[in-house]
Amino acid sequence: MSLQIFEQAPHKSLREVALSGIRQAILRGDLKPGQRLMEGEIAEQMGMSRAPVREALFQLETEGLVISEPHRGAFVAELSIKDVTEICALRAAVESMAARIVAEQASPEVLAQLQQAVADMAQAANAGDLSRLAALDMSFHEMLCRASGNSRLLDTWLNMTSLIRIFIDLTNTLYLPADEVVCLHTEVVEHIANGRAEEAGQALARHIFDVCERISQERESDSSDG
Amino acid sequence: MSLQIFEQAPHKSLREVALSGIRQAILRGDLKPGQRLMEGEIAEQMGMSRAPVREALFQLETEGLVISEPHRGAFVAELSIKDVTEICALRAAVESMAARIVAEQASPEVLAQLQQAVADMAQAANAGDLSRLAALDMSFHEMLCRASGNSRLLDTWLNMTSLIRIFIDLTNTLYLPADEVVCLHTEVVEHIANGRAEEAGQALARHIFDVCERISQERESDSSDG
DNA sequence: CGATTGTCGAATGTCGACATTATACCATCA
DNA sequence: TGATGGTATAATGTCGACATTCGACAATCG
Repeated sequence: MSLQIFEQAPHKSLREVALSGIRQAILRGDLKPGQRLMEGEIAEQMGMSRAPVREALFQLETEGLVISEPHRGAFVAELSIKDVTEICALRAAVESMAARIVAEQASPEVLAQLQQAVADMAQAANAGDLSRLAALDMSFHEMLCRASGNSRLLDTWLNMTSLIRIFIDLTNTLYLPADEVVCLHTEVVEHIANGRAEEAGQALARHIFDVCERISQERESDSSDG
Repeated sequence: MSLQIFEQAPHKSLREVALSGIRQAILRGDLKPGQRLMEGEIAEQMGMSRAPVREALFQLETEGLVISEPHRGAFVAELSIKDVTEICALRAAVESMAARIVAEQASPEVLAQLQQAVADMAQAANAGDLSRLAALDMSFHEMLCRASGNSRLLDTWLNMTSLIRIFIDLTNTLYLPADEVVCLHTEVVEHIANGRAEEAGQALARHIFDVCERISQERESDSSDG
């Protein structure tokens, strides 16, 4: 078995280029929810034909980032409060399962990683660096899903997260009671470390539903303002 | 508000035709795991050009039914035991959440539906009609996910289910202890009826993990035979 | 003046053709 | 004879063009 010596240039196909390009533009907020995505325009801006762009758009539609109507075109998905709530419920289900799995088969290295992540979060919370706290929070949850060893679970989580990432990035105020956030994660890690699978899953689910609640309230106050 | 008088012909696009056609062919077992899917061939058989077929194949790849390699083409996904286990864990997570939601907000109509479904299962079990029992089992779980009112949860469930439907359809022997299967579902419904959300979710998860175990064993004995 | 209808432009849906690349086969050579 | 390299073929990747359909605007009629 030979190690990979010469890293082969991936030679990304134009479809992949369009796919990641459009996806990043949506997640970065460069393309805003509800905005129309015209194949010809995107193709011209990316210096390619319409075919790869079409294929990428359909793939993004399956991922849920794009909504397309027949003969009308594609639009960046607009998530209603109901959508966010639904996705959060799914996220809670998936992450709870991840927590249960990790609690039942936690290796010392993984545990150390999780504890380190929480320690980093505490530091960011003390420093008042809310955007860093948000990033570390995301990283903690992703770490948990990755530690489950279930690659499909991780993929599902990543997909769902990208759907609501727009809201979370835009609402750093979600993390106002920073100490409380740290405390919740500490609790989850302790449950995992002690093999209390059920408690770990439930604590995590409560945390996610709490975040969901805040997002919903944020959205409602936004819509009443605008 | 006018009622719909002239039922509009849906005018399915060729991409949708190819999508559902290929998907059904895979689920029906007409296209077997590992089999190569050549765009030109499919396009010719369906009487269309390659473009809609390509778009459908990419969408099916996102759904997980198809694997495609660059410049090599598309193949019907081959699920390993690990894949089935991972998907079952996800299914358990999603259905547990559905059970919790339904237990917390169960309407009498939904409860009656679920109880009726279990009664039908008991009847099929007594009659020894295993394929009908399998179908009713699927229908029960889908009903539960639908009753959660979370459309994205339902979509996720349907997608994951289609991935492992091949195995379940081909292995009616999964339902050998028919009485036990009926008993498990009865237990779940009782938990839901009494608002015991946690217990309902856990019972359901145990059931799914049990089915997963049987599928894995079936697969292992198959591969050792072949 | 308002509503309906006809028309036009633009974007999507579909197609056939060309370019690129992987695979299988065959010729060549040690 | 076995390994190596080239070539042919067939599939995918990409493109430009045409067909179809939706939306907007203008013209017509009450």
